[in-house]
Amino acid sequence: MADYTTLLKKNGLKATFQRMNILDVVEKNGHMSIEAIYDEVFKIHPSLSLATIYKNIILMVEKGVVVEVPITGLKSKYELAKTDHIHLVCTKCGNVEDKPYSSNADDIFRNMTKEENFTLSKQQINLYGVCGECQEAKAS
Amino acid sequence: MADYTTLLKKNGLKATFQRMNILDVVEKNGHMSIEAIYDEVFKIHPSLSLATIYKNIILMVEKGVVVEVPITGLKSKYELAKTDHIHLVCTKCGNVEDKPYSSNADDIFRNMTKEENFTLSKQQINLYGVCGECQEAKAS
DNA sequence: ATAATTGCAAATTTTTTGCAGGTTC
DNA sequence: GAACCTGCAAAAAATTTGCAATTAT
Repeated sequence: MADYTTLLKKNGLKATFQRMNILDVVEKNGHMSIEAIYDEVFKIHPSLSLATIYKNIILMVEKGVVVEVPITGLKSKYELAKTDHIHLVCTKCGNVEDKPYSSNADDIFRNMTKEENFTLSKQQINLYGVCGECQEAKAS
Repeated sequence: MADYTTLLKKNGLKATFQRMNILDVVEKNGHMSIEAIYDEVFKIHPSLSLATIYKNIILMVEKGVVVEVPITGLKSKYELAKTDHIHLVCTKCGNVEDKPYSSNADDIFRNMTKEENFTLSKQQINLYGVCGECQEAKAS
């Protein structure tokens, strides 16, 4: 388990049991909706309320500890903040997989926005399709 | 005004006054939230209900006439379906601008997903930052 | 004529809020 | 001990649904 205490304090947030659990669950599961976080955290800490999840996710997104990943046709998912990367979103099972960001593509977007006089701060790339597992499932 | 009658019929939908108005407003304004569509259509056709906007947007997204554009921190916006392109999202004013898709970037993503055995169907690229206009506004 | 669509109102779901009691630093 | 957080329950906002009347083909 990563050092969430430091991470939270560095961002001006108190290191509560609730926040630690949220971060832990999100880190372990990758990309989670609010509901999914609640269901998962509930197993460990049944008294943790849904309102607390909402409050904390909103707060931690503001502070940049957590990132919202909005996805076509689904509720937004949340992940721990890390360097930009690409999301492969399976339209069958809804799973989201991370892929490292090609520096090549990065250059293209930086140049494009520079020409536009647009101050680029964050890139979000979602590629939608059917993942390998779902293709096999269909074939069988 | 484009030929929405044909567009709708081609997709198995009746060409109602309501749908024509929704499409017209979305085409003219570019990227709109459900609420924004409602407010705009209301001016022309005050009896058109919010429920009808919901039903039709959902239906037209299913049929591929309209596309959902989910955006971090905002409600989803909707646009007419067209070839893939990039969205420059201004985090100050919330405006979304379209940029043509670089075939160069397209190649990178196609190759990446091919290696993954991922059947790519749709690409969604949002670049977040501050647009030229908002930078000038801040400077003054 | 038929099947699809609309608008309304009600139901449901999702998200936000206020505040008393508890916790972290 | 001060400021911050939590959990509850209630409120507000967003979305969906059922159905009778209307409209497109």
